[in-house]
Amino acid sequence: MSKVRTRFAPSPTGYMHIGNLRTALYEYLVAKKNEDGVFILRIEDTDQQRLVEGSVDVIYDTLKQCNLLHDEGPDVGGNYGSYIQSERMKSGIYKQYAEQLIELDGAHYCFCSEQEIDEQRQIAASKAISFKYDDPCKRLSKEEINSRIQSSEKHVIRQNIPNEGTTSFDDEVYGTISFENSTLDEAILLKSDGFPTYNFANIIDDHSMEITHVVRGNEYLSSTPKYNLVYSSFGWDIPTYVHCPPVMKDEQHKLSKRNGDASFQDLVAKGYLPQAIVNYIALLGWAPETDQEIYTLDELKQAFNVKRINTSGAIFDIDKLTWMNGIYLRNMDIDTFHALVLPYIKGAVTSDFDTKEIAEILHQRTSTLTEIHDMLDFFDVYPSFENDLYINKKMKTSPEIALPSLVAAKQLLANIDNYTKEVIHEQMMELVKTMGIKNGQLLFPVRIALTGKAFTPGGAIEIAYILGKEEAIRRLDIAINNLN
RNA sequence: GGCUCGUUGGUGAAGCGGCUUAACACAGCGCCCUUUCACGGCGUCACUCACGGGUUCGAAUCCCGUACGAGUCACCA
Repeated sequence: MSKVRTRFAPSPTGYMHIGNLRTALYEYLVAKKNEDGVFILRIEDTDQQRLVEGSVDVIYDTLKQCNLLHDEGPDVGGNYGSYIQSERMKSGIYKQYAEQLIELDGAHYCFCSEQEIDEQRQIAASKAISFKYDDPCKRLSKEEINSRIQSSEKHVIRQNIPNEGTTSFDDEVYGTISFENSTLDEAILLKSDGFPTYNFANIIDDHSMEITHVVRGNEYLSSTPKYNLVYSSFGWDIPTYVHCPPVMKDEQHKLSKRNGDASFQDLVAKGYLPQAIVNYIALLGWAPETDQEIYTLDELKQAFNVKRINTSGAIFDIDKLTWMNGIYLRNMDIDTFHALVLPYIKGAVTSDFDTKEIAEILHQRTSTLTEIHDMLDFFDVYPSFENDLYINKKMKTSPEIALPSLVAAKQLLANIDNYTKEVIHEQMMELVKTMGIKNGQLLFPVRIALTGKAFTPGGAIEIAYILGKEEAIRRLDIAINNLN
């Protein structure tokens, strides 16, 4: 068996669509499931109008961040270059192939004007009858064709499709699919400007790059038979097709840039880790054989199997991604986590607190990096708050119960010389005993008094420690005053 | 409109004719743990697989039809 070669062929639009990224992931996995599989990056930039400055870098960056490293591509080279479609176009290979296809009876010259066909199409549409263009140019004599080309009359090259018979193919995901040839349009292969249409360029490029597996969205299902007719006219091997269901925003709509849906970059900016995103989208439309949900890229290579890709669209669920991101964060060792969140801590806290300690309390409670800011804002600014924050039914606390607790806690902290978490903890517990109250009746009010917030990333003891003796006492003082 | 594809809970999904009184996970809800929230633990959440027929001793699983949804029918990619 020949080497598996797959290709990711995005258009540089400056936006890495989640569905596209998933396609890239699947292409990568299909290739890398085998020791010697090759994953290729090809830039499809033939639409110069849509070209966006710096957007090729977005593609490189995304693949790099996700660790979907390509073996061949514009930036890493390879023996099948160029890997940029606009470059390939300059060589004129598409025109050569299109002309060759005419020789092989797989295509013909067409001199019909666009407007002419359009009008016919309109008429058909108004009568609500299906339209299929019956191209008179197919019946032109060789001499006439030659003379019209000679006189440089505008023309395109259009593919030939038999009137009868069916074209069917096997898709790895959808199974066998058949089309009546009579329902297929004779698509333009080479435009009047001499450039190939997207579909034709694709066929030629995939063949010249010896692509063995084509992974793409299922919107290509309908044009696949036309692709195959071209392949057979050339006598080329048809690649293995893996058509994927769409990634949806909701039941009716695909995730799309137009709808302002999140791109890979948006998600990263929102505090999601690339590895978590990759892990999550792997499971969007594909299911492993086991219950395992958390996968490293290497584990995915092992577990992945195109046969288990689903046939129906999958709705993108940010809640599940958030959960998964939290798992990744919690599974990090504390040093890695600290390094990762340091910029976020610094962004929220400018005072001189121990970031390592802060990271410690964040570690088990963070699910996205961007929520860190709001979790920590009380460190810099001690907010004013209503006294009924002290009311908590479960803890059996109220402003009345809080007051003596805070007074005692302040005294306690003031008397500690060796100000460590352990000592604070020990003494607090003792205080609870001597006061004859519940843990929560002391610690809950203290935490509120220290932070002014109902929810905080840590408990009273940790926060009292991080704030430092002086600041903790200052805050307790203010809180006590407000209760009087 | 023609053609193609799809339809299991709020979401991702398992299921491949009997082991399913439909896994697992997210979200939700409830409880427990706990100095809050979270983490963690436990429980609950589809008498039913879009609907209607058929095949079969037996169907979410096979067949047909209907409905709904999506894709595609460009000298766009």
